Amino acid sequence: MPKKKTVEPDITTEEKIKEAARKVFLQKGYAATRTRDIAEEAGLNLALLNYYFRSKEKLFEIVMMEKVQKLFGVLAPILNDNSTSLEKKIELAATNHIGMLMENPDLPLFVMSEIRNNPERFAGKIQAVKLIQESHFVKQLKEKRPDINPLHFVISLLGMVLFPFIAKPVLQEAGSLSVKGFQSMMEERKALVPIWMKALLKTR
Amino acid sequence: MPKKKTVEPDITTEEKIKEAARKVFLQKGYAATRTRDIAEEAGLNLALLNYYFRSKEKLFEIVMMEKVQKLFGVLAPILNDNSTSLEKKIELAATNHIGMLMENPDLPLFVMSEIRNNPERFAGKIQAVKLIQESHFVKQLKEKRPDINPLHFVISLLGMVLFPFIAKPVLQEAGSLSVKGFQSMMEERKALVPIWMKALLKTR
DNA sequence: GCCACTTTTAATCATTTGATTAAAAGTTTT
DNA sequence: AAAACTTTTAATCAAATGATTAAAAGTGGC
Repeated sequence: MPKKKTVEPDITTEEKIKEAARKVFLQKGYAATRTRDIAEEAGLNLALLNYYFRSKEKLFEIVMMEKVQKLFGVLAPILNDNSTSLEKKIELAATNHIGMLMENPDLPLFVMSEIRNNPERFAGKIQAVKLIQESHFVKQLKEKRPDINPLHFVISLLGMVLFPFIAKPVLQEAGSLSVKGFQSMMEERKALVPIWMKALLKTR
Repeated sequence: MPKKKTVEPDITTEEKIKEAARKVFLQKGYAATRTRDIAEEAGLNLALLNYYFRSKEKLFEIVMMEKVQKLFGVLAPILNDNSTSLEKKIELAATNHIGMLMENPDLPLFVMSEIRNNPERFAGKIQAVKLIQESHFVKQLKEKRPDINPLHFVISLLGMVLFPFIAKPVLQEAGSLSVKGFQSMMEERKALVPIWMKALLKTR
């Protein structure tokens, strides 16, 4: 039953603005986004944006934190599961991460760029990476291969998974990859990355 | 001997502007850069920028093309050398590319972001990627491992090399990596990437 | 030293942009 | 239905920004 209003709208004005902001910020980045773009996308008056969120920057921070969480959030539970093997973690991480990214292909480049463009704002606010470094996954890795710097391995795994999505615009603009072609490659990659990452574990 | 002037300045006004533009665009990206930032960085009048380059956009395109060339230019001669083995190419590509990137760590994220933000402008203008796909390296790879999609392998190699530099701001802002720490890791990685990429070639 | 040409400067424009304001419309409480 | 509060709108502001202009300063040829 409705809480306050006679007729509670299925989507509030506040949520409409956020949704538009998610879309426009992700597409154009903070600097190139005009508050008017967001208002127009939401089909609302520009002043409403400031009424609900005070400023472009405040709205951006909300969206940005969501995106960071989305980008790394999938990994934490997988890499911290005490009941799975190292190999299984690699499989799950690759498959699930790639799956999520296929639905949000712009996510990695967006997050990396915006942190790059305004590092101070996010200093210390990103626990995701530290969470990975202290994960059960890293413990298992240290045990199996004490000679390998875990950060090198994690960066390589993340690179295998994230980099194709970061390079996507370049590959496509170079004309060497169609939208369909990219999709099917990423589907293949779900199986390929685990095979290749496990091969790294066997190097002597 | 000088061509025109009595005293040819060791650095021309035009080059001063370009140099400032390289620095500011690379640091802040196109959208966040003000033409005044560039003029100030160059220690020159704002109008001079338009006198020499007509517009912010024209100046940017010049800088951007330089950066794309710098980012991929190292690879072309290495991957197209008919006299080296597949393994040697991997070694040289990794070592030289990482070496260059250690001196230009912002390059990958800058290029990827700007192409992302304005794909139309660069459509077809990037032959670098196509050059890699038709390289001697890819031919050798097809011969050795006809079962591997070369693009998967190239993306993985590029990811191993470029991704650490793309993730650098995140890693550093997460507080998990100092400037010194990053430097020494990248030095290690020059040797590590070849070992690991060769391991991929041996997967069955 | 004068003339044509290039380079540089200071001042100014027209637009764009993030934000505010004051009033109108809508809703809830009494 | 009157009062109190919230939400929405249209109009407007001040600052920032890319670009232009007209005049000044500098340079080389004669």
